[in-house]
Amino acid sequence: MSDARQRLLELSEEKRASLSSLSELIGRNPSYLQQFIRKGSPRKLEEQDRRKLAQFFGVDEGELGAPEDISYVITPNHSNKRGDWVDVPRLDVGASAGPGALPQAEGAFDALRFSRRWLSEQGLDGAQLSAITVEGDSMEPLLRDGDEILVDRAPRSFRDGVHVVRLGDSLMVKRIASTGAGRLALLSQNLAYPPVEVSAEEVEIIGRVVWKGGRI
Amino acid sequence: MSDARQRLLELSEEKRASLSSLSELIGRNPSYLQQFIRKGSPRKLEEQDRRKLAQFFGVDEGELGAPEDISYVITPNHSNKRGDWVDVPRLDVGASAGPGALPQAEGAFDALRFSRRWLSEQGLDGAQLSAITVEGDSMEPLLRDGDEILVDRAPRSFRDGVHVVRLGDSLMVKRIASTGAGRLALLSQNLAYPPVEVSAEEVEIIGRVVWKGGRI
DNA sequence: ACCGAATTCCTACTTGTCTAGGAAAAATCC
DNA sequence: GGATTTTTCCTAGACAAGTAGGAATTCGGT
Repeated sequence: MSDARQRLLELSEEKRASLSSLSELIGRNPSYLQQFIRKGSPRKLEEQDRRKLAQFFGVDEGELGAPEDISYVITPNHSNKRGDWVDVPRLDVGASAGPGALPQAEGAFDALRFSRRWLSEQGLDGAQLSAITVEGDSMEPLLRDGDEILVDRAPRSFRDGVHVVRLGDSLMVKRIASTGAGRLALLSQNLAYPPVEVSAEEVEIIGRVVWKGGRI
Repeated sequence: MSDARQRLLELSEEKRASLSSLSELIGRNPSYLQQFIRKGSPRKLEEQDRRKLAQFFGVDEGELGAPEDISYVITPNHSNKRGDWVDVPRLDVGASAGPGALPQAEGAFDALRFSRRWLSEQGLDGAQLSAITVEGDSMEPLLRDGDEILVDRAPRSFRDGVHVVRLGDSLMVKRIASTGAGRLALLSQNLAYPPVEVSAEEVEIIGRVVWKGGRI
């Protein structure tokens, strides 16, 4: 079974949600997701189905088999943008790290909610936002362990700045800078961590960190 | 049907979790929660069951019928606490000058909205929160102009820390420290601003800054 | 210990979900 | 266009969950 199928099964059991009700959630007949998992047909979920499920579970679409490659995929209408409030899903970072899935996905159902007006004051109106909790001290003192960051996942051309990237199996928050010749430098704010230089193909750029919040 | 039963049913449907699997979660036989809801027996959930369920759903135990906590001060719809979301009113600092209490941002003003679960993760569960935008550079680099701060206005005994205080007609954010003899020091993070020492009667402590957020 | 009340489990029945196989519909490829 | 592949739905039997009534157990107060 592919990773995406395995993961979907794990998530449904963890959240105690039946596959048939999830099939209904994405507007398909009750046995649709069963077939996806057991029979292997369809090979991949449709983009909008994957998005709905990822949002329901509060995980990254990549876990449910979103196209591996590009950092900046076209993802129209990412966050919920109806009415005056914008729901920002919280991604479970732990779950994306390593093969052993996190047993209890904290915050998976959770979301932060911002008013449209506030977002536009912050200059984040058109952004496709997700929230992630920072773990570790590699970006001290800019970001501290436990801080919450908003990540704009809107497709954009490359820019310097602090980004959430996936390198191998783990998500990390790093300042990225181009060093030319298709290579990128991943810089930690905390100078105790040396820079890492990698080829642009190795890293998937999840999004740009546009906002941070945390305890005083 | 009582509120708690109704709410439990709503939550289970919303999260698509079967009642029998939830019964299993709390270590009882499969029909336990069915009976709680349909038959009304038991009248109330046991404390630990309620806690497990509230944690699973990420809601306050009160929604599942926890006894009211009267030890806490009555906060007439300051933070709206219905459902999973807590509305945090944003105070207009400019309007706060002058005599009388701070104008409460009821409806007309903007608000931020946080999930109950997120607040409890941040340790802000019982706080009476308001949001304020920081102006000026006196707390650089801790707080920058335009940052958003959450202020816990719950009455508490004096503590050191960053607080919102009113001195005369103006609101300010300062670190306060007792210098004994009924006097307080108002310290700016930015050392370009000298400390101010005042008597405790001169300043009104609006609340304690517990959280900050802002652009990167 | 005894009694009444509340709680918890149990059983039987109904309804919904899972699974596998196959048919209809849609997409893909000469 | 016609054949092949893929997706999607459907059906039917096995299994799990929802429902209701009743039996066994526990709890509280004498």
